[in-house]
Amino acid sequence: MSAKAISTATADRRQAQLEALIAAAEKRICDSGMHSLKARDLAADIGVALGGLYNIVQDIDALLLLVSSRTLARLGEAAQTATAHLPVSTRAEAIDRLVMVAQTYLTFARENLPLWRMIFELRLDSPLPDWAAQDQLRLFRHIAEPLHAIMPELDTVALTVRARTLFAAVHGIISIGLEERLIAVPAQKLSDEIAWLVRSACRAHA
Amino acid sequence: MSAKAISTATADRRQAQLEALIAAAEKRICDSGMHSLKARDLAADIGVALGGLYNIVQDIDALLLLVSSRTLARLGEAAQTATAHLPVSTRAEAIDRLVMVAQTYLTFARENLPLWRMIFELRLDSPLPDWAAQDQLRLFRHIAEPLHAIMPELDTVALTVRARTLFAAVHGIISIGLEERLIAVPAQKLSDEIAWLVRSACRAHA
DNA sequence: CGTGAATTTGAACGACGTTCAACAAATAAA
DNA sequence: TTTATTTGTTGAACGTCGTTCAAATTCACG
Repeated sequence: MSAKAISTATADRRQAQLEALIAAAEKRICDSGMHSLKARDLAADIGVALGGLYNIVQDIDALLLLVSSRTLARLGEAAQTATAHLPVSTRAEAIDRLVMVAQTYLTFARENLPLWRMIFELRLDSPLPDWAAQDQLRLFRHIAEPLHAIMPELDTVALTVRARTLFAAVHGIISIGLEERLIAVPAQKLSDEIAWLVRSACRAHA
Repeated sequence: MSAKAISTATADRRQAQLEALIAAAEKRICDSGMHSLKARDLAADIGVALGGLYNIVQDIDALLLLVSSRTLARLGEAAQTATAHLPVSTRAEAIDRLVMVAQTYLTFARENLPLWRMIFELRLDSPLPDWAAQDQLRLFRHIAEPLHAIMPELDTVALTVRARTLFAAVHGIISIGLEERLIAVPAQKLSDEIAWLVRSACRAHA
């Protein structure tokens, strides 16, 4: 009754518009970075009047959040295909897998630099929606699982914290390593340093 | 000749205006974050017309860079007073000192959260001026010095890279730990995790 | 004082995200 | 088919922003 009935045809068109909008935003972000994304450009890209954007998304922040979410999903897939087949039965194997997860993260960041940066540069006025927070938390499994094999004495909460710590440490190395503000670190060096850190953290007991 | 002669009185007043401007910017950033800094507010704060700001600084980015630089200087002082008196003669002492540097960094970030964030959120159109890059590189000594005692087999360049890695790892943990986007990590837990990581990295040989 | 240079002013500009009254298209009713 | 109603789209207009610059003001000095 009070809820407006929407024809499926309309809903489908809206979905198509939304996907075109996300695609246009991703393209523009890849080309010139998140900060030069303009509402007027996007409207032109998808052939809609300026005001029409706000029939598709609530505002530009909501669009950026969708792009972020999509990037996180792709990152998750990359981690999955790169490491899911690796064994974790022995401690050494688990460590190798963790190193692989980190390397995959580095590669992904390198190959999707502007989109990857966006995830962390995004500053929302309103708090993260639950579905977006879940998107992020799901990814930690790729770390927590091997880590459990490496540090079996940690309880669930300590393991979660430790997984976050390890992720954050690797993320920091990559984040600062890929900035061009100071001297650029050679690709191989960066990869080596990440492997060193992960192995150090794992070797040095819990 | 071509250089315009500036009376010392004028130069002094300019300097005073600049310091007032930086102070006003710092206050506003502390209160409401870097992104809500407005030229009109700052002009009002220091009792100058809107256009007058551009007699004091080139543009808002230049002001933010000055604030950043000042924050880095305060961070350097904090590291200095917290760790300079600590011994580094034995390996264990050097490690303790490195842990203390990291804890100092955490404390500083906590107590200066908006200013500290600014340093890394700042995205300049033009490349970093040399003096600003030097500001940052100077701080790495606080890490490289103890690290040299811990990993004496590393040559100068490897030591520089390793110091960067260690800084970036700790920075990542703090950066993500202090974000409120996901669940906030308790203060003590964060401190413990940082100490764990630094000790792990140091213990696990070079 | 008077006069030329240095300094400050604030209205104006262009770009931005967002809104909303007017318009058009689609659908339902007659 | 014609008319009425609901639904979807439009783009001019608004408020805010950083920045500019011609004009007004203040200052230095004979």
